[in-house]
Amino acid sequence: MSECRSCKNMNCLIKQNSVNPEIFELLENKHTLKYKKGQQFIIEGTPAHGLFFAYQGKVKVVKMGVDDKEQIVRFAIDGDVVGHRGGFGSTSYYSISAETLEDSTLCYFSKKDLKHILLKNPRLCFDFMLFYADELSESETRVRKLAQMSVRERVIDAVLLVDSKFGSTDQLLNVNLNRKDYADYSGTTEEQVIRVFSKLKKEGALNAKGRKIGILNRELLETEISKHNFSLGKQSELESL
Amino acid sequence: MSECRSCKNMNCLIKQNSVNPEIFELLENKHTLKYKKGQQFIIEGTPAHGLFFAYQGKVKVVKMGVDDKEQIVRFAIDGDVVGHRGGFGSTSYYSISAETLEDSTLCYFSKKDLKHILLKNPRLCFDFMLFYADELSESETRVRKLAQMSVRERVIDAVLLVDSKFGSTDQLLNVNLNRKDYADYSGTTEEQVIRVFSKLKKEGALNAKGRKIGILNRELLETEISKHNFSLGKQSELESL
DNA sequence: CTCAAAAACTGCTATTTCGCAGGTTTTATA
DNA sequence: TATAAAACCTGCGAAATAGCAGTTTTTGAG
Repeated sequence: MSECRSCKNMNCLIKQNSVNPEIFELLENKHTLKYKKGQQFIIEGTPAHGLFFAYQGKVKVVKMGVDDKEQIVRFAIDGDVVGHRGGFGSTSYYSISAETLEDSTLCYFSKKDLKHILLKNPRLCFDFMLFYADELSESETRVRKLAQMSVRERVIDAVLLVDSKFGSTDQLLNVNLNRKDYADYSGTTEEQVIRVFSKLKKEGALNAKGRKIGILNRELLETEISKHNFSLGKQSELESL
Repeated sequence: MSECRSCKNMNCLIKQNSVNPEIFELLENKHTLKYKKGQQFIIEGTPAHGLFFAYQGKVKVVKMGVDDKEQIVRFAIDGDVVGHRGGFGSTSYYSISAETLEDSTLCYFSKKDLKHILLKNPRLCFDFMLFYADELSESETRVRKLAQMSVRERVIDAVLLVDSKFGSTDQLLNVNLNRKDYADYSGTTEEQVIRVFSKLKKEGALNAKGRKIGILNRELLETEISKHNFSLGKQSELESL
């Protein structure tokens, strides 16, 4: 079993708060799990016994919709929490499904252990609270964007988000998403994403050969959606207090 | 200055956790503020020094959009927290605006005081965390609904939400909202809301004379959007652990 | 109670978004 | 690297949504 003590992932909330050595005693029951690409490790609606941290890999977090429509609510990479609400509550159910986008390693904490750790570490608990508050803020921004942006704008926004989350190498996004995934994130259909991508290719802003997608002109993309982004009040990072 | 000690609002997170008497010492700096109907008491993008609890009244929480479009992200009544993120962070800005829907009384805590209280009371901090986790879950459900529901469905969903939040008396919703408000919540235009309301009146499901809006056939409304609501995994209340 | 302003309403047209059908390209895997 | 399956693409017509303009009703302040 891998150890938090030797973990180097400073993006992880638990690790960040592990200056206090006694916390390690409480982390003994942690499980480390490996999943193959495309594996669903949380299923919406099933009883929740704990929550996950991404140790290494890429994950999409999804809410089921009608027909075969899904809504991608979030992406997760190293250090991110997945299954947030499931960690707590005596009879709660997962409110989301989660699936790996590539081979990934995840850390699992039971809700019992985690509750114990949090109540013993006010600072850690406080940071968890801030984390959720930040996520909430972001989610509310998404609500506004879905309500007010056009399909083209939402697709552009999605591409920029994916770039800022997963990054790019040699002008290619570091993640394997298909057109349906972009549609499920943007709240539109596969065909619309294809149409927007096609147009952006002609405009020289995007490079898209199958799954290999790259941003060629970031400024053009950013400019087009800039009216929806207000700099004031954007405070997405977790400031240290 | 009113006192938390004598407050009867058991919907308030702070009050719920006030079994511990020492917490009252920390609440001395609380401010109680009265606002008239339609007053904006939080402005998006301005520096945040603290957060509010609704003591008595009704509030709408809004995100600015392009043109004169706004997105109503939430409604708040007695006991609800408003200005969530603003309570913390050294240089943070409010990510939302808030406005009273009727004459209201609000409690204000500075972020400094609140942080102090939370770090001293792990149980309270834990409950705050759960509160945010729940709100996040709900917000993510809204993301899905905005992305997947039709205009008519979203408007119906809004009416049912308003009813469940503010309640009805003599088949009239206990809150004064205009068509633009429903549009700003549903992510559509005033005209569309008017059209949906008109149709629902003809169908005998809704009663709408100006601002006096009432649900006549709740089951019909619920049935129409039922396919978007999954019972499993719905755990909106804050379970006691 | 009066009356001006605000809100609600309706019909019409323009625009956006969607869904299908059928063909082409890419991808994964043996 | 061959090959079947999956994913991608495009055009076209249908449906949903939005916007405008002019009228009627409601609301709230004096």
